[in-house]
Amino acid sequence: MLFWGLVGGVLLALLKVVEYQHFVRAYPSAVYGGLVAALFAALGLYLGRRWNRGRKVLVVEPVRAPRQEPFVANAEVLEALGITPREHQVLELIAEGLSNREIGERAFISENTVKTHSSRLFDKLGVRRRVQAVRRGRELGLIP
Amino acid sequence: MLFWGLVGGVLLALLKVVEYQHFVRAYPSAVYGGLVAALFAALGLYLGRRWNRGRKVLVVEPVRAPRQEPFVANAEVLEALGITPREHQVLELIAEGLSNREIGERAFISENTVKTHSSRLFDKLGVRRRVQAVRRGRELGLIP
DNA sequence: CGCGGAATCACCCGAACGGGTGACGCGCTC
DNA sequence: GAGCGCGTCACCCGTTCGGGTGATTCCGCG
Repeated sequence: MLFWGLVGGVLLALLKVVEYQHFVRAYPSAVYGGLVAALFAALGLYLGRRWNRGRKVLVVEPVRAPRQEPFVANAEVLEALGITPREHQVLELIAEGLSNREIGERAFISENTVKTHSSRLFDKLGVRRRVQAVRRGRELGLIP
Repeated sequence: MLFWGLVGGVLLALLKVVEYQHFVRAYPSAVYGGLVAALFAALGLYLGRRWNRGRKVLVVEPVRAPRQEPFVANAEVLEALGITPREHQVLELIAEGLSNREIGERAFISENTVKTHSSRLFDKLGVRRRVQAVRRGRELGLIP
């Protein structure tokens, strides 16, 4: 909501600029046009990327999760979702029931970093809570 | 978000109108500016989407493991630990990845009550966090 | 060389969670 | 009737989580 408010604000500001252009006609409108164009292009690019993220859809072939001992994570899904090794590790540790702090100690990184990883992980898994992440990870064969 | 987007849109439209009435006739360059901006925004959006399309596009249809027979909780363990029906139900809902609030809505009880149940549940399971509870409940055959 | 992705960390804020206490009603049992 | 287990709810308090922003380092790729 704040974001969209800002978007509105930016648009307004842009329009003001355009409007201003009329009074400062000394300069060629091309300059302003270019500026506006660049800004909008950047905005569009940014939004485009954002929108497409987490939108991935996966055709899952029956990846029967093998019940045997040597568990191996499903590399295809891992790659399809763009989950990095570190994120995967964090997922494993979350599944162990550890807190972020404990995960940090286990992986020799700060709690803040763990939070960053888990945040991105949740994003990629399309979940909002750790229990859901564990559940999803299991469904996708990312963790035993 | 939709709301604020609309707000932005309305403001934008308003300004456009005002601008049009006052200046556009005399200074048509604004029209061009807007056009250019829109065009570039569209271009940016297009590029942004395309940029991400290279990676596999797919959706996840979770691999439903063949759940043969309806799951039945291990009654012995349930009784041995003194877990009441309500607590068991809360455990199931926790395992679904629901928040306490959502569990309350689902079970028609207040969030506070859910907290009481989960607290006692954790106590009986000997855990301190919900992910651990899910894990333990699984090991003990209390949930699928 | 520059650029992007990965990994690292910090800070802020609000929401969710966990733990503890106290309380009330209901049904069962001694 | 008193005691007990169960379920219900409230309040407080401190911690943990989730989300967002911003910044830095390193590495590989063109």
